[in-house]
Amino acid sequence: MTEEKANRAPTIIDIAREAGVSKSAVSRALLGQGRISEEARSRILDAAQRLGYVKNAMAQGLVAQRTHTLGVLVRDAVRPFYGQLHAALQGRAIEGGYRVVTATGVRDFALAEERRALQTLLSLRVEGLVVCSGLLPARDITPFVERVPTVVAGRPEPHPAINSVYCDEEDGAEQLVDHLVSLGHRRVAVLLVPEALSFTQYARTAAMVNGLRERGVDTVVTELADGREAPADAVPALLADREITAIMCPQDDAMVSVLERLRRAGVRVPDDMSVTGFDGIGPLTTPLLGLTTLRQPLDEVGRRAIDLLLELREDRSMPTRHIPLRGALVAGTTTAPPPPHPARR
Amino acid sequence: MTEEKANRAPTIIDIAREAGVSKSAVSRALLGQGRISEEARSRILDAAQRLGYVKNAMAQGLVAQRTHTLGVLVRDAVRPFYGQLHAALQGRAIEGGYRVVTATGVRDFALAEERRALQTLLSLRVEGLVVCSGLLPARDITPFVERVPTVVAGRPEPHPAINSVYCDEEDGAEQLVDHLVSLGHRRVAVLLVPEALSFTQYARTAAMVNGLRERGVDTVVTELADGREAPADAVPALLADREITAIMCPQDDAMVSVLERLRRAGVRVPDDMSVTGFDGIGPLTTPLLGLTTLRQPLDEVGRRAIDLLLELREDRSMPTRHIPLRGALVAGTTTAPPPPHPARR
DNA sequence: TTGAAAGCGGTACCAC
DNA sequence: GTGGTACCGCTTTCAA
Repeated sequence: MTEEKANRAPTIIDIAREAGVSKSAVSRALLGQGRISEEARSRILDAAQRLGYVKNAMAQGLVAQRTHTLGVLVRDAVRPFYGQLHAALQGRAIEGGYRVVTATGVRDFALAEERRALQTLLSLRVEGLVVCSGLLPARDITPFVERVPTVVAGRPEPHPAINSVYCDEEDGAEQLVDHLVSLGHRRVAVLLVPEALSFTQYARTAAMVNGLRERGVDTVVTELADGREAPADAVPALLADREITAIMCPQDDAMVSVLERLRRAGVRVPDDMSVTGFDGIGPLTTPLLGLTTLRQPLDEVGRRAIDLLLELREDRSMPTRHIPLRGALVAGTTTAPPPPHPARR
Repeated sequence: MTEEKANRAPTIIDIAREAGVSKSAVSRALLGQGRISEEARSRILDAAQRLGYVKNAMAQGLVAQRTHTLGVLVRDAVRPFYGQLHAALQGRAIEGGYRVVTATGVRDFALAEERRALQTLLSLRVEGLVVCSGLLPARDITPFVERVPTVVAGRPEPHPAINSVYCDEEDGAEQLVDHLVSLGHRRVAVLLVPEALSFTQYARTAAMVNGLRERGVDTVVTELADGREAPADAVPALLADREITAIMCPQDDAMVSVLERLRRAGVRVPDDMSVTGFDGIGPLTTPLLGLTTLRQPLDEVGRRAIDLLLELREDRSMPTRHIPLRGALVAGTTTAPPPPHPARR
């Protein structure tokens, strides 16, 4: 009799046979609940060990109507933002006694794939859902919020039926503005992201503009176009305006491309020009770059999102909550007081 | 009659009732196979739509003995390395018609959590498994390779029973060595990672040392200790050796900390000192930093890993394969010919 | 073409 | 304490 190459996974019936008991007994022993003699229990556990038993989550979930699993929908695993958030969610979920399964989109067919990923998670009958995607619109989520507790994490989601936890973009923008103002900048450029491109980035850059104007600072607004090089492409025009002493970018990624362009133009940062970013997470936080930015509290966002989800499980009639969390200003080496004679550069 | 707040998900029986057919008919209509009258089909599909039906993957997988799902075990979602790999795997799996579920460890209880994540995936009865973790040892994987096709991606896994796809570390190290040699460097320091800390990084740094020596270059080997600051801490001693004109780092992360330390020491890169890294992925690839490094072919690693997995599904008796993939040298602005009078610096 | 019924791998209730 | 049995939601024969 030759060994099968691809052997099927053993079931509790296999264990029962091996241990000479009924499958009910096996179930009780494995679950560690219900009455079993100590002797039977150990025979069963032995057999399970010997056979390399791994429980079938499908069968178990089907009958128990519980999966002890939380689902996380992540937009794009490549971005450090989502990676950090994902890890934070994962960590807290484990602490709460839940397992986590994640599904992601792929860059090219973004929206369609995210819908599919959502279906995957729902079809697994996760007991709670965290959506981390600036892309997936509320109307794709709402049909299921009554069915499974759902929290949107990492983006403000104003929809009255959807809970959300996110970085307070307005506050963050103001912190950066205050930083520049206190350094003495009087004419500042903001790279404004159109609402259609990214609501989050629109919100924060719009808040930068408002904050600056409220504080009486001359504000030059440059609306960004789509495309990878877009932020940096705005630089030449800004340099032409000799009174501008600082540039506020919507994101650290964009900021880096702006810094690169400034360097190529021979503009020293921060001596000739101050530059700010937004996010403050991932490899770009290295002191080698020393970005002045606003660090999003992603660890806290993740924690609070899970906590909210678990509360929601307890009390399904809880009113919707929208939880903004404060970020922290990171004063790096890309900002300084404006040069005494900006026109000289 | 008040609406339930948490309504349970509709089943095919609900649809059957709604459409006035049997649940068998619903199943056939939803699967799009088996004979059904066009009229019944559309009534069923309508009802499913109306009820917001989402199939129960557990019930379906249980009876069909197929899940159409691949499992990905990822060590740490925070690192760009794993993020990139994860995304590549995801993309290819979708192309192959599979869904992907991911489970990850958490940083603190790393190994224990990875084992748990592996169990989660296995309990879901994924039809293939990709392990992306330098941490999880082969002996945790081998018990299941007969049961579910498995590929280790992103690290060389020499175990004769485990398939693997990974970046060719030796070749990559030699490409970097050749680059430095062709620039004219004659005395080079290598930051060697101990085997116990990371086998992958050990392999590549050891290959750097060998490559340099084979080419007759003076090689200064500095064995790194554990700890976050370790790579940079080696810098002062290297600077004391005035003949060293280049430093080879085990990773881009480490390289960045070395660059930072050099900058603080007033050493210009690449004028006074050349520096190389390894990985070439993620935000650190920005031209602003211009790292000279070896870019790991992670997209290809991901693709090939999935392809291998699917082949394995076809033919379970396929012999084990270990597939090294060549990386690409990225010549940045952190390397240049050595200064004419290194002792002058 | 359609529906009844068996059964996937578990859990839980039930007599014994 | 133990084993028999119904059933979770679905797919898949098999008759009608």
